[in-house]
Amino acid sequence: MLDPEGVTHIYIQLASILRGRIAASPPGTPVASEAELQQEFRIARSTARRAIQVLREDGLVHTIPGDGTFVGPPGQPRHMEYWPAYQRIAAGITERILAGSLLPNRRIPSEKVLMEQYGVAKATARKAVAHLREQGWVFTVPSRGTYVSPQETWPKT
Amino acid sequence: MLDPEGVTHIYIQLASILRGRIAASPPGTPVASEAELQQEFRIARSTARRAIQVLREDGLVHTIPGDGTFVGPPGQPRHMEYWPAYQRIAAGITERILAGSLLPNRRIPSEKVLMEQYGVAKATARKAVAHLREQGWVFTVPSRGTYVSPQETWPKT
DNA sequence: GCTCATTTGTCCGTATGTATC
DNA sequence: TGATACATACGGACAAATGAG
Repeated sequence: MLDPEGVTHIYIQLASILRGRIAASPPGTPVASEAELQQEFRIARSTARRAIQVLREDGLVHTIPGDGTFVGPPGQPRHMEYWPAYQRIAAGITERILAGSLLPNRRIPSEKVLMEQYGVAKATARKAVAHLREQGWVFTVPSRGTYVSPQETWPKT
Repeated sequence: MLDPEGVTHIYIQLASILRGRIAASPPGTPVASEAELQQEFRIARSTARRAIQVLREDGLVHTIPGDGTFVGPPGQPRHMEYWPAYQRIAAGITERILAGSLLPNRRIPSEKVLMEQYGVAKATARKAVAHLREQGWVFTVPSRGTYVSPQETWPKT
């Protein structure tokens, strides 16, 4: 627990508490958000920020604006448990491509089908497809559909 | 009051009580005689002697054989000016430290509080703290406060 | 496209410490 | 004695990015 009367600055105390939690977490695990820390330890948000800043400067965590702070250096694959929905969907499709159930120059399931299969909104399905396109797994032909790319353009795995 | 069951030796406890009285007395004022202390605190005369010896070794009092013990260094004419305010304040704080009302690694009153409690200027309060710091009673953490040192670094009493 | 919630980024003002002049 | 500077800490406000519907 924090000791407000103690010799050590609050943000330093908090940083060492978080250090303990981080040590028990695999890379990619989300660290408690600033708002959560604020509530849990009854501190100002600026103090929580300061503590996380210390951890970041120590290279123990990395922060993605608008998303959160995660254990380990940036670029680390986040544990699948914490993937956003659109990434999970994209992963499911790449799996089917690699397994051969989706063939090069053949259509992938339409947005509508993806919505039903995964129970998500259209925007989420669109984002999954956009993600696959950016990585080179698929390409889109206007007015016709989205197709699996030739194997040469697949990202190296 | 004295605590016969306490951790601290009786003569140390008595010395800190006397320190407080001395702090409020001008140099040259007679300290209670050994016999008076013996009666007031229900202790052996040897214990009273021992407490006064501590104060003498601290330079807080001097003893004239056959006459008595007096506040301040020897040669001081009695009933002169009061001690410098900062010394009075410092002595008050060391008393609280020795009495256990101010604990190691806990904050001492801030300058602002000392100003109000003793009715002195900020510079005076600062000087008192600086005095304590030089003697090893306290240490200061920037932007956080001044704290009681661990007992190991206290001046020997 | 829009809306919503969550999260981080940034800035402000206030209070409280000490440090310095 | 007073004024100023600096750092921590708190609290609030608003913007920007992200994910999701």
